[in-house]
Amino acid sequence: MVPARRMRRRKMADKKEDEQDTKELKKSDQVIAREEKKNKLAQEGVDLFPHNAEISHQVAEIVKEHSSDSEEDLKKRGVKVKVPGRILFMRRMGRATFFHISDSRDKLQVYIREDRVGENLYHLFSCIDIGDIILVEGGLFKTRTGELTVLAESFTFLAKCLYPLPEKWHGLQDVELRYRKRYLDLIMNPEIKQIFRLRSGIIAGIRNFFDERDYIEVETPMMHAIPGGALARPFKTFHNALGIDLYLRIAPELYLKRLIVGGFEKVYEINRNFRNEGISSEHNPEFTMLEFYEAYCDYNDMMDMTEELICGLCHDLLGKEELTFDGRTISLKRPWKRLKFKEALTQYSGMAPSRFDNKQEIITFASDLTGDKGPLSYGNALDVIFDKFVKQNLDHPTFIMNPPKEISPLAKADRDNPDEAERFELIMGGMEIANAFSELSDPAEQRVRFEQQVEERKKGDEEAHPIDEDYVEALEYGLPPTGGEGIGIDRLVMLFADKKSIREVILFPLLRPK
RNA sequence: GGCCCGUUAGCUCAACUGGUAGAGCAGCGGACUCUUAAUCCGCGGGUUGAAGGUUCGAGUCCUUCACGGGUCACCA
Repeated sequence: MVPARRMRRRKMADKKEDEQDTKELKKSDQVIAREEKKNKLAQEGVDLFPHNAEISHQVAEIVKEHSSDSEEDLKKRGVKVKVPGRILFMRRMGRATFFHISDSRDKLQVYIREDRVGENLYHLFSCIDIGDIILVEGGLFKTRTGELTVLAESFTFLAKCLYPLPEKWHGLQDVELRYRKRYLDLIMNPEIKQIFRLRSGIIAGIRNFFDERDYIEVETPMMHAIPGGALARPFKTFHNALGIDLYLRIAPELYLKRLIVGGFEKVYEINRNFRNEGISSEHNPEFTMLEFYEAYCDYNDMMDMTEELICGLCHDLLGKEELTFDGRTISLKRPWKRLKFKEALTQYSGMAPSRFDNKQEIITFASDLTGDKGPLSYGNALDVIFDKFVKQNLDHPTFIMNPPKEISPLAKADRDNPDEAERFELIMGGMEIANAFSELSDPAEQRVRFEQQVEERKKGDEEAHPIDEDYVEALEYGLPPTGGEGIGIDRLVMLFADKKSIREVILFPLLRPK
């Protein structure tokens, strides 16, 4: 029995669907024309959606292997190909047609003429639309203008495209449509594929870097009973069978350190974090993070490794030692600048060092900057001033070292300055790229830090870290000295790909459903 | 969340101070067997994001809403 309430809800849902259906029934002349062709082909017994395709080459392979061959070479060798691709451009000239097919890397011209393929097949070809995916069989030659071309002997359909593609010259420009229908963006704007190839290359390069250093890659839970490891608001969900609230993880940190306790000396994880916060050109609610932890290290070692990792990636993927970002040049020449948090503050805010000793004045100053957002702690106030005055000025990679201990509840206190944390943030292109520390390993100290966070939470800081007793217990078994770091992969890709918006480096960024 | 901008044909874009919504590509029909943003001739295609309002008359002005972009804030 379906409860009455649910019935009502279903009826409403049905109604909504009906409305959508009628909307979709309004087909453009373009769609009607394509469907008519599809039906005609089906009537003639053509399989428009076959189960497989017997191919000999990819488009890019042919272009790579034969672009520089001369017409005589091609004729002599008589290279035959069976190549699949999507049709993007077409020039019909009566009994002959030129068109281009493309794969993910390149495009290739095809020449089909009635006297080669026969009247029947050429007639079938008249039912082809731009956007269809076909398999072309034929031999290679060069046109009068020297373009490598397949002279078609035959072709078969691999998929019919039932909608018109965006405009061939301008591509798909509408930013919203590009994200919502990313497949169209990828079909029409080949340069977009380069961004995601680069992204894939960065991630592969990172894996290679850590694998070479005897790290193991691990996967830790993404559903947490206590969302920890960062200061951020989580997404909440519910597990039916267990009857408990769960949170999508805001960071893998606490689990990775449990693994160090367990005896893995070097671990890394590349995966998604979820933070229930605003969306901006630098923030997507789900984002990809690399976190790595190495026993018998501290944050100084992490800085060295970070330089090595990012410089290596840049060298391997871009073949240079600098990045171009938003019209600026970011030099990656080592060693990178290392600046104390407080030095950065005085240097960029223009405020005398002594003013930072007056905690109340700093808090008032920062509160004015944020507007009326409730009371700030001294540490948070310094952080506000840092974000406002310092961060945007740091283009070249800079390690901002030793922020206040009170905003770093998982980091060891600095060995010489008990109010500071042995922690750094790496800033590049005005963005925070990495965050690392000498991991706090003293369980008693960790409990005190958690308790301080609970106090902050009571005062209204929703991002303060909740206490995680199970994690403290893990520390009580002994965490060796450990350096740990998180690197925001999306932002790193932004820098490498010279994209100012994080949505340009995420295939399917979060958008409000239409 | 504040402010600014945008939303017009399948796509890319026009439409002056309010006065019959246009072009290119794409589509359809025709010509065309080395074209490449092919060319030439002809044709069709619109709830101007939605709902109200002002006006004789609204794509254009006003209000509200939806979605997106930018920016600031929140936020790592």
